[in-house]
Amino acid sequence: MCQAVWSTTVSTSEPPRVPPAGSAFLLTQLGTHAASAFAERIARLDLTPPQTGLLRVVASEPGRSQQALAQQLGTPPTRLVALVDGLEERGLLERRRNPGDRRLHAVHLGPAGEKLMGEIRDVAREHDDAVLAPLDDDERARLRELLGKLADAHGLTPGVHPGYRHLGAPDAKGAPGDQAS
Amino acid sequence: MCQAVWSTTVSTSEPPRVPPAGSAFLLTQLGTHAASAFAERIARLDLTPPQTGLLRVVASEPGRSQQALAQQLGTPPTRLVALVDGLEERGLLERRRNPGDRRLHAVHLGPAGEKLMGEIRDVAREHDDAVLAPLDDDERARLRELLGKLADAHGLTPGVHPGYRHLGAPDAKGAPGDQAS
DNA sequence: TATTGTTATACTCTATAACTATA
DNA sequence: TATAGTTATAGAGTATAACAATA
Repeated sequence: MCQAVWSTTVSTSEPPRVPPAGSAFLLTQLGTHAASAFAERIARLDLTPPQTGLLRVVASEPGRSQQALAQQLGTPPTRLVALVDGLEERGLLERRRNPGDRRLHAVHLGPAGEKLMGEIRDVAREHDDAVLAPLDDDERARLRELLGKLADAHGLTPGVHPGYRHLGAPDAKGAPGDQAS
Repeated sequence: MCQAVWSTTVSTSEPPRVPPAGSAFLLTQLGTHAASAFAERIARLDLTPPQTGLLRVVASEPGRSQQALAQQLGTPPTRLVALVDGLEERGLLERRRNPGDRRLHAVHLGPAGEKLMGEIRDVAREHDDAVLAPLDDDERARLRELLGKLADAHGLTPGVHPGYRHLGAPDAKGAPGDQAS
């Protein structure tokens, strides 16, 4: 994917510029930046963000069914299958049949997965530091407080982030993507 | 598209939960939320976020070539063509041949486009208010300051937001998407 | 008949490459 | 030959729908 762009412009130089960006736009812009920065970092472990999210969820509560995982993650079960497939091949996840109900596949972390979790945490910490680098400790604390308040008020699930696409963007000739404001 | 999810979880209830989300993750989460909320709002005008971004850029500096626009927006020129096509059909944009160099297409706002800009600004204001609703004036000011500092330090172009996809996500069986942290 | 997981298929969006016209 | 724009093609990523196994 190579989305990009689509925007607005804060007054800068000579030519007339679009009205100054509001905080909501800054939020989108920074969120996008943070997301892609994380994707780059986590690629070192040969993981994509969705894979990482799945690993973390499984690590936090091993042995759940794929249905349960799909529901928590808000993704169609069908997508989870492919995701688990890829991680299972690498020994990061394991599917275990449930003797009680043989339809179920309890998903657990594989040995390699356990080891990887530590590295994932390192990368996450590193990422957080990099993003917040421009702020001092006091500013970081205030930012966290404000963001937390917003996330809370908007009902964002603590660990799960809302979908992106298909929400807006009816269709319209051109093409959707993800600017926002 | 119906991305979703992929994440981490802040300690909440009984089962062991993943480490608390850092501010960087909150940023991604809120950015995603803001983006989709904007997409929903702007859909009222029958526009997608990319279309909106293009309109704003054209409005801010009419008459530029498609190449110039593509470069500013960071999108391949080929994509701009389709985008302009759709908006031109609706009378929102106009292509005017440059008599000096007949290869160029100067892109201007059409009559309908001029009118729409006002509504776009209304929607943007409305969106900003909705996102920031949970905060009081003082908090909004502080948030804006902090976000501005971050955006600036990370070299985010004032009005244009960085791409999303293809940056991270090498390939990996499953599928990429956009969590982040 | 309902449910878990799976496979197969179609669709959306975007990028890459090839082509036309001007220069 | 180089550049603006366009068209055509292909690929990545995701969702929807049909299917098999188990209950």
